[in-house]
Amino acid sequence: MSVTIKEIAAAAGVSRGTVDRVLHNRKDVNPEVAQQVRELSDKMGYIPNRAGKMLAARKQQIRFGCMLPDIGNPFFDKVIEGFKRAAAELKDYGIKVDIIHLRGFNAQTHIDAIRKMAAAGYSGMCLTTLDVPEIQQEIYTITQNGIPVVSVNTDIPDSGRICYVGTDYIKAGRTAAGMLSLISKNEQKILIISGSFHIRGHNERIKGFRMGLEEHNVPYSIVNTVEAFDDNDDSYKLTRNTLLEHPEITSIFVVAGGVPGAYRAVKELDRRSIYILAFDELPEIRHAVKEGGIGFTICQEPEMQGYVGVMRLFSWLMEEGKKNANDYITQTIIKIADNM
Amino acid sequence: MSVTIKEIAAAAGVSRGTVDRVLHNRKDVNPEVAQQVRELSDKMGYIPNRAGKMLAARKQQIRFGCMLPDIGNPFFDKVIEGFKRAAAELKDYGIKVDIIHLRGFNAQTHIDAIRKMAAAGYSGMCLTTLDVPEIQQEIYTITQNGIPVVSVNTDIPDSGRICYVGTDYIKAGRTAAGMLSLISKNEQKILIISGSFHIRGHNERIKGFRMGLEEHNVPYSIVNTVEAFDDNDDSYKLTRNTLLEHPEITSIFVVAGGVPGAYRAVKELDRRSIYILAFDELPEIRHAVKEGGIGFTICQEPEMQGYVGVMRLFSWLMEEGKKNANDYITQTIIKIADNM
DNA sequence: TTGAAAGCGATACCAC
DNA sequence: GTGGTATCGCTTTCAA
Repeated sequence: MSVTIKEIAAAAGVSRGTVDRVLHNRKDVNPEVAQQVRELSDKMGYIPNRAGKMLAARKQQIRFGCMLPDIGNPFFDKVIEGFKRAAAELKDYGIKVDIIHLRGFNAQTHIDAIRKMAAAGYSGMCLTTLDVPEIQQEIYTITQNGIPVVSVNTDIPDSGRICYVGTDYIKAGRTAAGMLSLISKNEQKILIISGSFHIRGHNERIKGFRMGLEEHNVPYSIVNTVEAFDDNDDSYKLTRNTLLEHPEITSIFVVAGGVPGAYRAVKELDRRSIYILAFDELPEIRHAVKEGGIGFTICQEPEMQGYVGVMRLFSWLMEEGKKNANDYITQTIIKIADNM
Repeated sequence: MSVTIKEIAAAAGVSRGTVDRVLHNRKDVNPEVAQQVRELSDKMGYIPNRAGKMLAARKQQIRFGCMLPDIGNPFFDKVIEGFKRAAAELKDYGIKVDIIHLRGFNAQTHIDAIRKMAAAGYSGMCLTTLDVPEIQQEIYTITQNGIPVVSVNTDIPDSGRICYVGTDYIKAGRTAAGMLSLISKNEQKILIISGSFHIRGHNERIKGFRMGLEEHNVPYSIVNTVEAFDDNDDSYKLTRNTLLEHPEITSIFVVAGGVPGAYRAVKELDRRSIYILAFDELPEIRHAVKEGGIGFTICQEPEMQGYVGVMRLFSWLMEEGKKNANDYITQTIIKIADNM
């Protein structure tokens, strides 16, 4: 049985209300009393009881806002499922979770949406957005007002966010290289299809991939590195043209979206011995892995990202004394047809 | 805001105590009143509030017992970590979790331990034990008394357990085959080293492996299938002898313990082109994967098994109205050096 | 600046 | 059989 506020109050010879005030750093407390209560609570090892807190919390209306650029991007469906799972669990405690949907990665669109959220008075936010100075600044303003922000799927380090919940992009790239090195011992001539050269995660996957190839002593050369903006038509054309121009290509590293386009080009040109290295588990990728055209895909637990993101906000509010939250790096998961 | 007992009581024109009695199917309630309350609670969509329940639960002393044959078997260390993580979370609600440690898989030892636990009056149990009739019967007696039992890591289907939390052994075996088929297109001559022919999970891994090989059209033959009882000396000797006798062997499928022994034999005989197919992430396996002697290992989220096992008991008690719990099948995770 | 008391939702227990 | 009430731990409000 843990120690309660009541016991601390008794030990300090004050009322429970006073202890509560001290523990929440509210004003209007005698500094000496505050000091003593703090010492006692430390000494007695006080840990607030969740059940009690949560029941009492029902009186306020707590709302979390989760913003992400999911429109037109099926990857985020799973993240949203995670948000919703957390929302269902937190409903009991009177907490509401709103999801704000954006399309694409235009900085101004994101800034506008974040400002709107700030005005809406959320008690905490999960944000999947761009890591650029203007947005860092925007988030910083929010966090300085004491509103916890969790960066989900893409980190925004210099923004005051309480933690990052998402994948390790470098590890993901490295794992793709590790798998390639297991599958083939030959020299690799590689086409890299990135989503955007301005998205950090994409660059990190490429970096990790190259690191991995070197660590595994895979002889390789990069034939070309192109941007397809997660678009299948673009990636189809780019793949087709590059393959025609470079018959020596042995593998295609598709950093983000555009796998189906690349896959189509490979099939059409009947270059089936080419390894397509893919990420995530979108329906088309799933299908290609199942039918054997793609050997494996590297996944990142998107559902968990949504779930944990919201839960980190909740824990932050529940344990306000601590004011620290650890990053949560999801597992880098290799999926082949058999374990999907 | 969900509907509460108070609201149902008001709607039915009875007291909260009566509603509570109905919802818990306690005796001494007028059947007509009970009927009406039940209808109302359905109609109004009553879902008990966790925070309230948990706070009230502190009055009783709830204890869970978790039994597993971990002594001398490092695999279970992670499962225990999961039990402990759940225990830490549940401590707030006044719930205690005991761990009962056994050595090995002797049926009588397990029966004795289970009987002792039944006598100890636990409110719920997690059991990792043998799936044999005597034990099924033993568990059945407990579950018939209304005590929820979760089978962890190994299922005991005909025992009245509320659910199974653990891996899909067939899928694990199949995934090993899938990986092998990715890595090599050659015909495979395979030595299978099982832990015990009497442990269902081991047999299922072998079954899944063979299914996978066939599905992937891998030409193969099983050179020999032996029992090593998870012992490294045994597996070393068996591997060494078999390899000397059968120089054609291309891969060794180690179903459970004994990987380090087999690995040592392979290294000593300098047969490094042999693929060793391993499961789980014990320190020695980790090490072998890191140094490249073993390409990958198929894992099963043991920590999650312990955690979810206990949490299923908790949910069962918290939502006694429902009385149903889903199995939780952990992911089949492929680990290579890069994503460990 | 502090204390006392009410209330969050569910439950246990004592009266009637 | 049923209602009323105290209680779990914490927060908030109203007095003092």
